[in-house]
Amino acid sequence: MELRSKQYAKRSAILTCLRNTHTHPSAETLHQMLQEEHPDISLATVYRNLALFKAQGMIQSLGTVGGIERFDANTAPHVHFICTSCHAVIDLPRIDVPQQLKGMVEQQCGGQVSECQLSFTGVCQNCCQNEKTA
Amino acid sequence: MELRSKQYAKRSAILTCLRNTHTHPSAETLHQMLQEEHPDISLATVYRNLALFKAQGMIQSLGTVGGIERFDANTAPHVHFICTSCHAVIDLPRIDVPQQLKGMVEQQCGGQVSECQLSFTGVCQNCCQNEKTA
DNA sequence: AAATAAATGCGAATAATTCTCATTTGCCTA
DNA sequence: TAGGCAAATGAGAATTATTCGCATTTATTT
Repeated sequence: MELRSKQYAKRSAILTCLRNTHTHPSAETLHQMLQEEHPDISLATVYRNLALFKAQGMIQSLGTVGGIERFDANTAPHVHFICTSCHAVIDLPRIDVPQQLKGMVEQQCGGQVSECQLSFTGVCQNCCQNEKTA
Repeated sequence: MELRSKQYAKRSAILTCLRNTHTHPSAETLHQMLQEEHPDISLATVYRNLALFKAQGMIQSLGTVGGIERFDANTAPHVHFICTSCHAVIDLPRIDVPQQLKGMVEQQCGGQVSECQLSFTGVCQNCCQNEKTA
């Protein structure tokens, strides 16, 4: 996939936008983020291209948070913190994902392991403070 | 919540059914599993009670697999393997969840951590074999 | 410039989940 | 034991994130 071609102008704008954020947006949020510079990109195109990127391993899905799928352009293994209150997703780059367990898992379940996700859920700093104030 | 009361006959049937399986069913699957012995429990009631159990910490949600939420009556920390092909969810009881990282995460993100999920995705043994045959 | 193929926009379709509200059920008290 | 009360349920409508169909646009190639 040659994203530099003019044919893929919108496609590459979507990927670039996802790469330039650390908020792990949903398709709809990403669409809103693109509005200013690319108001002519439709929501369906965002969905379609995210599905494409995911299928090609260019991005990863974090699964759903509050019923909405979230995406991450960083495909390197890393840990996430998910706030159950405001649904923010935060990277925890200093904590390692236990990759070495992969082999052990394959032995135990007899299948082929491709990915490993480690995530913590709780209430983020902002929401903790807001709770106190309220 | 006193589930032994006659008032909670259906509620407790739902919880018992979830406790008696290791398949991490969805609401709909659970509803189907209940059909034989409790054909008078509606799907809405299954959804309602699962939400209730979850809010009370009696069960946990594994998030969505293939766009459908899956539930687990085992609230003790344990690891899951998720098959991307058949959407089976398998327990990996012999692998530890890195609980001790909780404190480190709270330090790093400044919030309050309540849960920690570790899951592996890939293709399970059955689906691996079927791929070869096909 | 025409032909071809891919990408997109729009709006309809899909489907998991939630909601509404009338009804039922069990519990408690007079 | 009857009646009132609160909780739980059933049925189907409503909601909403996501996908799909198809006509149109766009880019590339010959």
